[in-house]
Amino acid sequence: MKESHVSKKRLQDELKKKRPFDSLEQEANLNILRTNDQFQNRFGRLFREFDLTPSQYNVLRILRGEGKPMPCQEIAERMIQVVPAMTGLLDRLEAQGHIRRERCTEDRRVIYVELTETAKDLLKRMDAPVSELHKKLVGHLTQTELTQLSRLLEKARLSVQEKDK
Amino acid sequence: MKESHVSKKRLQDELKKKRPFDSLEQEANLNILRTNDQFQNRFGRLFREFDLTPSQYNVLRILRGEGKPMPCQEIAERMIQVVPAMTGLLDRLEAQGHIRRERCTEDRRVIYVELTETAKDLLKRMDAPVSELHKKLVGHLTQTELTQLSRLLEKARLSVQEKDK
DNA sequence: TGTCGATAGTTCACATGTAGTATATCTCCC
DNA sequence: GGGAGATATACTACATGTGAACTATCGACA
Repeated sequence: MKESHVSKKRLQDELKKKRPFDSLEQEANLNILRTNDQFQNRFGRLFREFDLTPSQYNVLRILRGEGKPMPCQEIAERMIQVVPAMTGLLDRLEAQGHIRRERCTEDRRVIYVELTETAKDLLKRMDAPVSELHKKLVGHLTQTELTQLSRLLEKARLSVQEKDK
Repeated sequence: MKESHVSKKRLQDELKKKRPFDSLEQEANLNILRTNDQFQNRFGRLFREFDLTPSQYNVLRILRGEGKPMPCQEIAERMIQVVPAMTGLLDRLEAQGHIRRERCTEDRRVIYVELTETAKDLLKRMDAPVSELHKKLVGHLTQTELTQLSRLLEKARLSVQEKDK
């Protein structure tokens, strides 16, 4: 980007409203946090209309993406979350009839989780509203900006890549 | 299950995984979510070393930034969170001796929250490690990239700006 | 002055995320 | 084949978010 000092100026103007940040790094991190909070807030409300929590939707979405039964651990890894939390989460999804659990025959420690037809239908009904909300939240950014944003976030995540989870 | 259909679907999903998802908008949103999850995970561990949860640290940080007592509601607003959650949060901070609550004399509905000296000392001790982690997480991005990232996230948040909270 | 709507906090019920620990199984090595 | 350590889940305790409903107080208006 050639006009780096231009955006820097605009940035400082915005910052004046409160106290300046300690560093650009802190500012970026807080921006990520705040943006995420606001966006997840919105998605949470949408999911609730379908009687799902954000985590529950996330599990169903992952299972559909995989297209076949998955062990708990693998789901937990994709959610960047601790395994113990999966138990209660899956308990409720099972009680709601959205998933089935089946113990693996080769390795009896493993339990496979599978989507039910009910869940697939529900996901299909949610696709349009979810996609709409995605566009509503960041649709005012240009294609170039969206690509830049994703690229910057991907680069940011490199710092935690080879660490222990 | 019809194996041929299933594997074809999986293939398409795998292709999508490496490239844009359903849309650039969705990709950007998921990048925000994933980056935030990983980063907050790290900060959470750091805070825990000082016997604070992320939310607790956030409250203390906001109070220090303001520099004077604040009503619960205002703290909650800055945290983009629902007021009811503040009660228990403040209860624990008070029990730990980090804050004091005082009822406002003019408007007896309002309760002001104030930092104790203990909390100020704690925050001071945490400043260096926190700043270090900020740099560790996004320090590999250039100054220009950090500025770009913040600017893009600020622009992204415009979509929820004039909405109801 | 007295009631009504608005506002600040609280309380409650429930789902979640985290750490720590327990249990069942598997794998490997003797 | 039997036991040690590794692995996959489950269970428990606690802090947190969320919505709904409640209490105390304030402000305005009849």
